[in-house]
Amino acid sequence: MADPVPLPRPGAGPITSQFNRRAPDYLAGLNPEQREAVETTEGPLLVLAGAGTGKTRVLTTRIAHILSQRLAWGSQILAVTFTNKAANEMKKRIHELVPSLDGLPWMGTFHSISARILRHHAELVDLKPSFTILDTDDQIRLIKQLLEADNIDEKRWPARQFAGILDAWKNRGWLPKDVPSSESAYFANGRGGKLYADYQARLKALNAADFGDLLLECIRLFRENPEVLAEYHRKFKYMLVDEYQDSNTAQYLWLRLLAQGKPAPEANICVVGDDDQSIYGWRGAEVDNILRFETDFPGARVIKLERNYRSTANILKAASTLIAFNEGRLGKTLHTDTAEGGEMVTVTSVWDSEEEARHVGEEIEQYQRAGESLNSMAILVRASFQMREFEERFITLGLNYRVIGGPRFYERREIRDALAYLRLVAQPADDLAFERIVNVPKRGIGDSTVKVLLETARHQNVPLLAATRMLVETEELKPKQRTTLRELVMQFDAWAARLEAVPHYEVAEQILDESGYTGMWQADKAPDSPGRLENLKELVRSMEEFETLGGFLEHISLVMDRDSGEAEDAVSIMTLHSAKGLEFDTVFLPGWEEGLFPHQRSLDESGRAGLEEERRLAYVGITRGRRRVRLSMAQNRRIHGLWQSAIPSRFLDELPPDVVEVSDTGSSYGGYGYGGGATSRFNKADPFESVYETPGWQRARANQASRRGGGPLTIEGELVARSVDLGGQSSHFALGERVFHLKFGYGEVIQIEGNKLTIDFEKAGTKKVLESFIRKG
DNA sequence: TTGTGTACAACGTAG
DNA sequence: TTGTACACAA
Repeated sequence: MADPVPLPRPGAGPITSQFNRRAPDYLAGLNPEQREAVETTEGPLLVLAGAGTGKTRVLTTRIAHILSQRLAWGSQILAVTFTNKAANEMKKRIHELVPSLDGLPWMGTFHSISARILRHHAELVDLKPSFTILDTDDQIRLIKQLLEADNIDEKRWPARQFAGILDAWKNRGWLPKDVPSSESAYFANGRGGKLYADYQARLKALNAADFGDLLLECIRLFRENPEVLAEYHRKFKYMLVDEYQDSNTAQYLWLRLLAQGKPAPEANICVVGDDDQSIYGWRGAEVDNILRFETDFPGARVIKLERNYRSTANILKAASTLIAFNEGRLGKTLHTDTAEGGEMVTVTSVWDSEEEARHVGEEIEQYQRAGESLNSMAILVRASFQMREFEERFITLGLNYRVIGGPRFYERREIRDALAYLRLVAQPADDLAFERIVNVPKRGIGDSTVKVLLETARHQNVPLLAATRMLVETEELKPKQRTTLRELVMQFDAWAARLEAVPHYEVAEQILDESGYTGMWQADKAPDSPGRLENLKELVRSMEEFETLGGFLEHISLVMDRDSGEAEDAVSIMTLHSAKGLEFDTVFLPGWEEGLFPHQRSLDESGRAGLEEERRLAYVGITRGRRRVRLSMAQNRRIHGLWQSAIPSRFLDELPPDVVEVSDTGSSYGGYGYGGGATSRFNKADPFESVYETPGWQRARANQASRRGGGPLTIEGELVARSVDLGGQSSHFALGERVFHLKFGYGEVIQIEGNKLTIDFEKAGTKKVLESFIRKG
């Protein structure tokens, strides 16, 4: 244990110098439980920490403590999180606490740390250190190719579905050989297992790994190479895991392997978690992992943090009352010392999502005028499609905003194209990248030419770029294509060579210019092409922050934030999932409607468990707010271009009335607002009965009805329309009839298709709407 | 080989 | 409403 110890440099900063005092100041602000969690450095430790109880603070202070007590170098500490957001937050806070670090702790997501480990030992898992990390998009394209090769009908067995199955298998830590035949039977009549094996073989050939592989291959590496594992056992003296309740089986195995350096009762592993914030069941998280911790590590200390320092009493009460509706909790109660309740939690009923965005925008401006910073406000949505409305509104208002997660920068077409060029230069075996760009910009290389390339590649067992190199020396291609491809290959050689001498970001710019890619967008007269060019510039600019092209590519595939202008004052827009671990003075939670939140698919797929997970998500959302929580629900929402009337979320009814203030924006019509019913404050319908109006139930009813031979249907939903489309004969309305619609007003029926009516509205113009929204005029 | 028109599914969440 | 896959014409 007599390791060399980082000595603080004299005068390196106020905090560092405090390390030398007997009762270090960094412990001063902690309550007894927090302090215990920080100071219990030896042996396994489980910290059950409710929302806002200073969990991140404990973790970061603990790291500072380990350093100041000279128990380890920075680089001997491993700190794992689940999201990039959380990892960044932790890095930032460590940096504030310990400005001068000797050796950075290994801080990051499971995936980024795994990637780092794998690059060191790539050969041992049949990869080269330059391997590409495939994202979901690449993954699906690869699966499509495999399905085609196996003559599996993609209509019947969608690639997307198999990607999901693969993911689930990998989350459970299964290699192809581990997949039981009962599971394999799930896809393509039992060919799932074989597909998995083929898929993995393709990945190796491409020198690529998908997200799941990062963990799985790491586990395989450790298992098959005890000496490598031992190396990491020696290296990592202290391990810390954030949000442990979100770990899935693969991550659990990964951690356990790394913790095996010492007998379990002595392992210096500290996990922090909160069963009430477990929101990743859908990607295989096992809450059991946290419950099992004391069994896995006998003699583990357990510390509960229950004192909340974040939110007002009212917010806390709203959150606690809501989460109490869940069964199967470990049971924690949050306390606050604040006597004052603070502002009420508000629920606003609005007409539709557009008005919702307008309303939120107005409030934000109002707070801004009162001197509050935009950085202190956030909009947390259930699903990323909700973001667009807010973005559009904020653009017209000129309100600064930043989107975290959601449709990501790197998912844009121009970025993916540019990255494909860069990937291919860095990694010539990247066939997916090759296929993406051979004909972008248009070079006259169509499907038939690509087919020849693919066949050659397969026969010669070489990557596409290499196959092309061979083919251009033969007569097999038409002269025109041959010349084009020869030039392209030469260009790639030149770029790769240039990388040795010229900084990579300069080469990148040259690649985009010389390939004609930039020119393609300059010539494009579409209104969004200037924006695309701007994005490309941004991409090249961001490369400057990295040492090498490889480093940049890894960052882009793992860390998907567009972290532009962190310093600027801006409202954050993000999903509830990515908001976990963050906090804001003011939090807006839009879209509290049945079907959206709780999300219908969650209920359909996982029933009660799904509902409880949604409720935990609601709990996470509310507890993000320090001073103000503003909920809203839209009475109408457009789904797939059709208007659907919405029912208030049952979660609204589960909030304690005494801390909640209800209002609307005055644009509702009678009968559709809140407050009209016996069982609900928000809707005339019983919240539990309301599930019978959800799409899933409608589908079930429609199927029943169509089996019985149809009949007049009055229920709404487009799926109903599809299954009982009687060619327009079943409508209750006639062409030319005068009708009324709640949103659009009066109009005349000009076309009937099943239960969809096209109506020429007097005020709103021509719209296609569902019959069920129409009254006789 | 490229461009256009039609049909049809998709809007669930992380890395 | 938007994006994508496929069929067919130029």
